[in-house]
Amino acid sequence: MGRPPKYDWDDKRDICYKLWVVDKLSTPNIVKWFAEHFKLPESEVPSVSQFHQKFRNWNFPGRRDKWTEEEYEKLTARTKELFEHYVTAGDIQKTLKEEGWDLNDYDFRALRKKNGMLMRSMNGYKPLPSNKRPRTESDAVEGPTAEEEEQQQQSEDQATPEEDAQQTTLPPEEAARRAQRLAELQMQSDELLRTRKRRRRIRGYGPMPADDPSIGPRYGSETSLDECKAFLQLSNETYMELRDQFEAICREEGIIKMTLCADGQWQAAKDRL
DNA sequence: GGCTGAGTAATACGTGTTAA
DNA sequence: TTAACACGTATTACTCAGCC
Repeated sequence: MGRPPKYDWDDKRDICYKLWVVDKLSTPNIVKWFAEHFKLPESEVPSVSQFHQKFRNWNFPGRRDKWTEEEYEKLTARTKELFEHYVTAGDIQKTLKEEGWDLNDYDFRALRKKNGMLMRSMNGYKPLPSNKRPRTESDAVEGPTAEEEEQQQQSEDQATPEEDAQQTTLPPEEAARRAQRLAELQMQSDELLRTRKRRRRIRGYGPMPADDPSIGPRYGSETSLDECKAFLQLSNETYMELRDQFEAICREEGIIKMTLCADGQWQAAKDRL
């Protein structure tokens, strides 16, 4: 026999169900709601964790139980399928929504991160294994350069056993279909570069490899950070110092961002460096 | 057994960087 | 200039040890 309950929960189940499950209020907001509704100070209302405990006792669904394990596997498989067909992230998300998955931005991002379906990563752009990389016509004629061969070797070294297994078990017609799709993407990409309608790629992006490093930017404003540092003869350390200095100047001048500056204010800040 | 508060994990949102 | 992307941080959800 423990101490008697401090709160009378018996007639609160339905209203809690409505607030938590139907209205999807957060627990702090439910505490607030109870305080306002019963005209009590919040200190007189059960704590946030007490509400959580009650919800669990009442078998209310948790906010994290969005899908069953089986559903999640299905969703993952479908996302992988689209990703492997080089569908862009936005189109994958759109397709999944159209197929009825209740997928918000966070869910989508977490799913892709968990399953290694990101176009970019902290360690830079993941180079594509050469056998997945689209080849241009000139590649086909000239063959790989020494640098490309080295990249190819590195890429092969980095391929996971799962990737290798998947690659070798892909049905020939599926492999051909993907190769064709990649070739189309590469042709479009080459054409856009040739007509200066797209920037050069300084790193691989998704299935597309980086462009030839000897290609310069289209416009001055497209110079990469590394190129700027080299031009200004800045080491990473001096570059970071310079950034800190400029941040301090901007703070002093009350500058939030370049586009919100008064006429000449941005230039004046730069001149102080 | 009921309750609290601390700690951890999951989620949401804002921001900087880069490519289109 | 805009959109896509990844990351950092704040907020929220949840668990659990320990006290009453």
